[in-house]
Amino acid sequence: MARAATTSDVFNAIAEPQRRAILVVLRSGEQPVTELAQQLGMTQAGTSKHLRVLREVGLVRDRKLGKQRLYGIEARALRPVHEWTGGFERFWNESFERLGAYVQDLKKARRRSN
Amino acid sequence: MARAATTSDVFNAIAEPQRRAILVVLRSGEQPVTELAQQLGMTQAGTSKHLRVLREVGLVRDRKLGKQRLYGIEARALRPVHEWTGGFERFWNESFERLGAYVQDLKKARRRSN
DNA sequence: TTGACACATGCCCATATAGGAATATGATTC
DNA sequence: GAATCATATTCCTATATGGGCATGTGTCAA
Repeated sequence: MARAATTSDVFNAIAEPQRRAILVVLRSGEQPVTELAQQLGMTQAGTSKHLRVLREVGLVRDRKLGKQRLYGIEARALRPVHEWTGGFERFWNESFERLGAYVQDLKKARRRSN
Repeated sequence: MARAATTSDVFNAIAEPQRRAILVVLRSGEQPVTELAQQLGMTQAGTSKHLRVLREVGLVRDRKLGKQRLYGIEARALRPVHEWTGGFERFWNESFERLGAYVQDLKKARRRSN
C-alpha cells in the first residue's frame, strides 16, 4: 500500500511544508486564495488544492465574500497534535525521570539477555 | 513532484500512524525490534523499516545488546512539532482573542471588497 | 448577454512511499 | 565452521501524492 491519504488526518495534512506555511499566514487573519498564493509564492491552483486538504481535515474554514473566498484558520484541529506531542514532554523536560527510565531500560535489557 | 520524503523531517515521520504507535510503546522503555513488532501486530521487516525512518529523523536511538538491538525514544525531536502547534494555542484557548480576530477579519474583508 | 475576475477541478506525470516476500547481514552458541 | 536467532535490506507492486497546465464554475459589473 502507499502512504495514508493526506486527507485522512491532521498529522498528514501538516506534514506538507507549504500547508504549514499557509496556516502560519492565516494566523494573522482571513485571506483570499490569491493573496495567500502571492504571499507564499505559490500557484493559484496549487494553493487551492492545499486549502482543500486543509479544509477536509478541519484545519481551515471558508467563507464566501463576493467573488472571493476567505479562508480562516480553525486551530482547534491542531490540538490533538499538540497534545500527542505533549505526551512526550516529560522526556525532554525532566532529566531525572529520563535518567530513571534509562536505568530501568538497562535492567530490563540485562534481564532479557539472561 | 511527489510528497516530500518521510525521512526529511519529523512532521513527515509522525504522519504515519504505525510510527506514532511505535513511539508510544517506546515511551515505557527500550524495546527490541521483535517485541515491538509483536506488540503492535506488525511484521519484523515492516517494523524495522519504520524504525529506520524514525532513526533518521532523530526520533529514536538504537543500542546493540547481544543479538538484539534495543530502540529507545529520543523525544527531544518532537519538540519542534509541539512548539509549532503551540504557536496556535491562543486560537483555541482564548475565546476573547479569537472573537477579536474574527471581528478584525470581518473589517479587513469589508475593506477588501470595497 | 458578455466580460472579467476569483477559485476549483480535472488530467497527466514523476516520484516516494508502505507492505509483502525473500534474502542478506550480524552476533551468539555449540 | 555450522546452525540459529535477531535485524536489516533488497526487490517488487499498488497507490497516493504534488505540481504544471488547461478548463470548468460561480459571481459581479457593464
